[in-house]
Amino acid sequence: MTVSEEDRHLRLTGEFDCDATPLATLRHSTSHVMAQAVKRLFPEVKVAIGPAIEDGFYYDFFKAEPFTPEDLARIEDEMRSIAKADLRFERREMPRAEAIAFFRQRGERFKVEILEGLDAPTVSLYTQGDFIDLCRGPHVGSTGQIRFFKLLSSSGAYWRGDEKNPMLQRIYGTAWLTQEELDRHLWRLEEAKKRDHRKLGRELDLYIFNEVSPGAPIWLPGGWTIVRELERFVREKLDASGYQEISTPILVNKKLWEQSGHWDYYQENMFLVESEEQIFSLKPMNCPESTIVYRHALRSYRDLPLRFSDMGRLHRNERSGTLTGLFRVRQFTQDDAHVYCRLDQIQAEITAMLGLVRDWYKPFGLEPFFKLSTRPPKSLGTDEQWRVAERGLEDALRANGLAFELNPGDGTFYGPKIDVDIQDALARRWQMATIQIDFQQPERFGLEYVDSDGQPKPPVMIHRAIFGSFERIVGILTEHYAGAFPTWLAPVQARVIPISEKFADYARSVHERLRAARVRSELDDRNEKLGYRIREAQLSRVPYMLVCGAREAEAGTVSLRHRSGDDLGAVPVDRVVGDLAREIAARESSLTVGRS
RNA sequence: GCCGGGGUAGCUCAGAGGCAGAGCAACUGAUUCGUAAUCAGUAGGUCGCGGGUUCGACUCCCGCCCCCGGCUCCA
Repeated sequence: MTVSEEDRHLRLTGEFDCDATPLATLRHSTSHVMAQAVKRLFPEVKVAIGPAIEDGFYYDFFKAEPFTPEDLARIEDEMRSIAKADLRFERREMPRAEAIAFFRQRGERFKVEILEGLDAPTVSLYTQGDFIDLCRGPHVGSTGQIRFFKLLSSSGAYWRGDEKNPMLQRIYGTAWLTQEELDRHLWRLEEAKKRDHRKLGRELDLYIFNEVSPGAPIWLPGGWTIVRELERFVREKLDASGYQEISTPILVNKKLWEQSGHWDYYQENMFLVESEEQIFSLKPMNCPESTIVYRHALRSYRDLPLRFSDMGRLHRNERSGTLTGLFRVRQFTQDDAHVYCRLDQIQAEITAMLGLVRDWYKPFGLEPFFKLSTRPPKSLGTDEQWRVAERGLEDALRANGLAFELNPGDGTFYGPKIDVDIQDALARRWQMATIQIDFQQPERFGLEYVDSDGQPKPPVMIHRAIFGSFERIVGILTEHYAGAFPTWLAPVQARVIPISEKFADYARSVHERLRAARVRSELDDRNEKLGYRIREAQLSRVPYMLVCGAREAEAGTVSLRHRSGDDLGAVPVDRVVGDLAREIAARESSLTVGRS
């Protein structure tokens, strides 16, 4: 269903217009009806392209003024009347030269441009009522089948995705086979808005952004607690997987980047700093410095594989318009590592990494999807190296029985890669892990090991990040959990609430016992009504509320409430402390305290 | 970076050439409370930044910064 960028470019050259699935066909037809409505309401507008995409469709129009929300409402009304008229979609073929003349005469310059790029002798046109469009189809039988749709937004988009081309006005819409599916999709859009991590980050006091450093989060105590827990998770896992952690400088002399190739291939994304007539850069990647660690000692074939983890803070000068909360930042920390191994160890190492992906995502209930990206147009290295590296990754995926999507030309300049997307609670996909083979850095930095025959050989370098970046994963998890983090990640794990001042001392003793057991507890003994303080704890998604009154002080219990709203009644303090400690240590995904 | 929309109190937002507003939060006081908002009072502003027009600019004009929706790019 997903239409990759590659497919879209193919479509432009007329290979096909959309998948023949009923849903994609419906969406594609809906985009034609939208174009028809736009042409009726704005006759001067020129049409460009209108494909089906994931969850819907769009159509690009050449129009001086952007569409307003009122325009969208009018267009949607017009679409409904076109649908009601139940016009037939009629296909007809035409010699390409004739089609060029036809569209040129109508002033449809974009259609002419598409046609001129085709080499087919004949092309097909689809007509419904007063609208005719160059299109390979297929389409639904008639506009009457288009019923469950909604226009969502409009924005600028470049013709053929190239910023040197004219800016078009794109209208996005969604279309489904049933009212239920449409409603569910619209609900998901609403829910996604509510879960927006930028909003929740502020409301839950996790992280904020400030114009003094665009694209760099300012971590508040709550959000930083989450980062620390994730780092602890990563370190525990790495310690158990044969990795060694290192740390390398953030500010690095340009000379290193010249040697690594980043100066030629990545400079536009690097922040530069000058000092004493030397040029330095904030590192955009950790890999070149990891080679210095490799070279620090003479390495033997017996030493390999060497696995260096380096959770370095990176800076990449992303274009200002691309920054988005924690999802796209200029400063971030990868859970990065570089593995140096022999050729014969590649597959075992990649396999182990794919194992890490599955193991690490499990506690979060995140489903991984694998993508293999191959050699891009601008790259370093020989054909032979690329062939070996690409096959190494593919073999490991196949050996593990993992399905994957192929992204030709999407690799880095130094090697092919496996990227891993996850699907969150709202079925949205985000990129997380990346595993990249690199023959270039070892060569450029003259890395070698002494093989069993006494000869020096170059090691293979594998870059990999499993969570991707701590920033991005915190953003993803914030939305995935809608702010209700599992207890081990929750900034505040328990809030102790005395019913009134009279029981503040008892509540304090409960709070102190929790703290002694390293539970992140807070005491809310403010002079507010119980209901008010429960409400505040609920709104901050604190997993457990421990209410203390006369009965509890008497019996050595607390009245336990889960943020789910469940009231577990009186539970002995000993048991609450024990259950909480166990739930946290086990990184449980659900609330268990008082239930066992 | 490009197209469009924005930036007013800590937060959410109203206001539009002539005294800067509300709700929530904060603070003070009263209340001492049994599971999602007790009452009363007080305080809070470089209206993003800089320049211009005007008797007078939060409001109009110009430039810049940042944010939002997309394009492009990406961990």
